[in-house]
Amino acid sequence: MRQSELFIPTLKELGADAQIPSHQLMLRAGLIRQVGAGIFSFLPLGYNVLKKIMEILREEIDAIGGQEFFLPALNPIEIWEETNRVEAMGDVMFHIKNREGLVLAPTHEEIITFHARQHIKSYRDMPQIWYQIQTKFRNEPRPKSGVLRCRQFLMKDAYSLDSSWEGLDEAYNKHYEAYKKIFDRMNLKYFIVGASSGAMGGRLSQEFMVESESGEDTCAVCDECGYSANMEIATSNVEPSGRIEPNQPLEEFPTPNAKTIDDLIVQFDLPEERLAKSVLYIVDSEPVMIFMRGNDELNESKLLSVMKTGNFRPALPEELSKITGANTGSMGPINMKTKIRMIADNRMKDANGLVSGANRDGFHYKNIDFMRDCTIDEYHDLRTINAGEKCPNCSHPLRVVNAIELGHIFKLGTKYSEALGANFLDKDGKEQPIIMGSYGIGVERIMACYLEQHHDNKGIIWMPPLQPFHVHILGLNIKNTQSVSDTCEQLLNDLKKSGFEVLYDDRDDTPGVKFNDADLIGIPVQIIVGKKNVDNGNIELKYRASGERAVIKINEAIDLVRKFYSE
RNA sequence: CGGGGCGUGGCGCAGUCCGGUUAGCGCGCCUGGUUUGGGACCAGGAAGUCGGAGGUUCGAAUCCUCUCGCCCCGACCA
Repeated sequence: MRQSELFIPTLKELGADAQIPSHQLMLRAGLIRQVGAGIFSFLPLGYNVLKKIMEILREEIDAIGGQEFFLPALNPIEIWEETNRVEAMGDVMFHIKNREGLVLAPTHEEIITFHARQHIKSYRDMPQIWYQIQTKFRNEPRPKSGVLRCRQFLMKDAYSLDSSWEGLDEAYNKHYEAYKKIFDRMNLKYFIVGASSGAMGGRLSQEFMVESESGEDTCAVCDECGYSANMEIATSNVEPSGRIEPNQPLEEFPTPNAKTIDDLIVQFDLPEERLAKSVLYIVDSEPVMIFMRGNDELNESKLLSVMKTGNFRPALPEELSKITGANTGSMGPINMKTKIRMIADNRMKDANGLVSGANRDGFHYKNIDFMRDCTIDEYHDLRTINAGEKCPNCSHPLRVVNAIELGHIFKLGTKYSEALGANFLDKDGKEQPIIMGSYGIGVERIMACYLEQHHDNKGIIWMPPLQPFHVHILGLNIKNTQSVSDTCEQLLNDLKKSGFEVLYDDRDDTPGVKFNDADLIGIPVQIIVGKKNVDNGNIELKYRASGERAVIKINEAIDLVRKFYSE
């Protein structure tokens, strides 16, 4: 392609809107332009890369038996009502205003299950892996970070249909391996974390993450043994409170000015590990008292999986005194006004010598024994881990990092097939719901993550296979130098004949402009054609990534390009 | 939804506090010329109802009210 005929609007200056490197680079290199908040156009160069990404996705999903569909983005709302997700999605789903009953799909479990219901009738019809690359619409309350969080974005979403749980495991593992291949091929540094399956049911779920300050997820990672987990489920090896001797009798004491754990520590010189923080939640309209050690923070994702419902909230101030008899800061397990369910974090299992509120404002109890003085109904892992705590596997200190979620693989189970009545007959002629998995990858996010990882102060550094072109020919002063122009044309033709995608900078611009644009756009191999070299039968080859340059014979160029791309 | 910031030729910005000739600057663009290995130079030129509506005033980019949009932080994020 001749650059003089291609639309690649590079930018010398950037506004203050773009904050993260990938966003800045996409704008500067002429890959995208913004149309609205969370809405972007891909320009030819950017779309070129997007197509390469999608091609790799197709290759690898096809390789595990995936069959590509193209499902509608416009959906009848009835299907979504059948799974109760109109309500679950809430404002996230776009509703069409001038055509009642239509919505824009934020994901496609419903439509896939709809088709499965139509045609998958027997265990003989499975397994199936169905996938598509489609535009998703999500009304994000706050789009941000360029292409990372948008209201409209591309997703490769795959769904597996199986007649057995073993089949689901197999489909899941296939995707796990395919995802690794995909991200490896794209030269992305990523890690895989165990994740919460959320309120949407389902069993195992894992996320493919790219560490980044701009990431919206938080993960714990161990650099020693490779343990990594989303903070939603991350655990660490922390000391339990345990039991102390002697076990003193229960004793109430006044604490008029102590509202927080820190107040107690400061005012009464109490050790943090003997303090039991009480938090009252309303779960499905029932109050539940939760005890955390000291300043340990309750992790609501963990609470969700314990409670098996997302329908919970912290109790309101007026509910506190009504239920416990005290206000915040003075609640505890002893002498509660009403008898309610009480659970505690694992760390406090069977602990004694504890200090907690007396359910009377301005008073606490000391020497509380969870085994002697009250009944803790259950113990669960409920705490949010902190950076520096020991890895649960190898005790090396954990790092807590921000990360971008690139992909998510998910054992859905039968939630959608049951809701939509997608059943099949098993070997015994018994009707069973189809067992499903879902597997998503954010297409634009791949590009953004790649750019976050592969750039320098000059611009983008594309590496195969995502490069928008294989070779960038820079013709210097071609207007006045026939020999340069002729050499460029010859190289262009020869390279094209050899199957390379070539961008030829034939613009009437000064060398400086071309060099800077070329480094910004970041095509892996630059062939610089200038008069002095051409007069000696030479051209210059420059590799974008290493910055390495070599003056070579004109006729060596193709072999060297070929060599670069075969390595 | 809460907090903060911004909106001025195509792009990036100044001017706004303290109202007052014809609204500036850089980049880009057009014409002509000179240049050509790291974002060239000279000369000439086109292009802005200052986000929108209403108001105050002799006079509004500037003050007031409302409104729309965009960015950032937080909340939210199957």
